Amino acid sequence: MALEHLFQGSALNSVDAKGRVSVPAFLRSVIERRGDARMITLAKHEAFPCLSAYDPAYAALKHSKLERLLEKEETNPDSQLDYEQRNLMAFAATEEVPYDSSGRIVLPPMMRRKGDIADFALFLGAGETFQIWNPKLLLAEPRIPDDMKDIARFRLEERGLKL
Amino acid sequence: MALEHLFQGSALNSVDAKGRVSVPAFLRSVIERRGDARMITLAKHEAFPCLSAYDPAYAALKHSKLERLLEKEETNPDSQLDYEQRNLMAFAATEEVPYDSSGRIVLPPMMRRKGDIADFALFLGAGETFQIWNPKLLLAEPRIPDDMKDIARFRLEERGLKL
DNA sequence: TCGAAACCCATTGTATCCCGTCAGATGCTG
DNA sequence: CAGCATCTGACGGGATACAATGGGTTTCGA
Repeated sequence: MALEHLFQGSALNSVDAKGRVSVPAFLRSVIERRGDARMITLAKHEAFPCLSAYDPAYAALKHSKLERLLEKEETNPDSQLDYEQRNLMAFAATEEVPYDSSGRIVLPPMMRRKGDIADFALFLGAGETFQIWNPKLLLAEPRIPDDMKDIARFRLEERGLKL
Repeated sequence: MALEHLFQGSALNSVDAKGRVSVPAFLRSVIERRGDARMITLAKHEAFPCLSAYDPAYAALKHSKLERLLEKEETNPDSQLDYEQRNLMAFAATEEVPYDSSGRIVLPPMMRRKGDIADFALFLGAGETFQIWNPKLLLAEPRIPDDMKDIARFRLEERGLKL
């Protein structure tokens, strides 16, 4: 099973005083092609100091994967605990936010903290999902390839920042 | 079989002197999308020291799951007893409470005791169901992932508690 | 008649909606 | 090809609705 439309591209948008950010139009168009909910689920990325974001269609896919995993190993008592933990992380540790007619979400304070997002948010398409970074953290992250950092630097210069 | 709308997100609400708690609006909206009853069923969680909560639609689903489990293992003599026990736990050991127009339930004293809920209730979305915790117990629970505890701590700080 | 529980109302802070502005891109026209 | 009009995306600010919570009052059963 795979999703037909994939997230790609990058953009740097500002976070205003109310914590609002415009989700780039090219990402929104993917969400709306996958389903018709104007919703985004936010979670802390598992590996990087950023946020992972996806649409309801991908969330449902992820959930059904978890369910099937459980049914397969139902007899194992350890797997029951494992399931409970994954389930909590997948649902309690995520937040679903709608975006308005102008395409903006408000970053929930908890997510803003988890992703360490300050006054600029760097959006990066990542196929099935996309990521939201504090650009400074991306530039400081050793596991991110230089080519990727160049893109971030370009987006910053475009805005007249960090020359 | 799966439910379309899933519970997700987290919130910390206060329990007042009368034992009333507001069920977070984002959880209520899921309940009301699944069916139109403004009701919540409460039960002791099977694995954790907290309460498990769900809507009437899920209760029906759970019942049919039990039925199917019984049919599958009908030949096993122990399974009949097993079924009776599970069935009792699923129905006798639960309480159904309505929430009022402002979205509040009164925690039944027995459930309040079972879940050890004091003056704050931490709501955690868990997909098909959600959980209600005494935040202190969650922080003390070794089987809960640290990332989850961070969220609990954030919710507490948000309220100016436990710094 | 008393106590508890359901119901009703009132307050506060916050988040949601709606408006207007501004800039870049596109495209049409002379 | 220059100049102008239009459109869409990003952003700021203010008005409004609603969620969360406290307190009071009526109702009903014990």
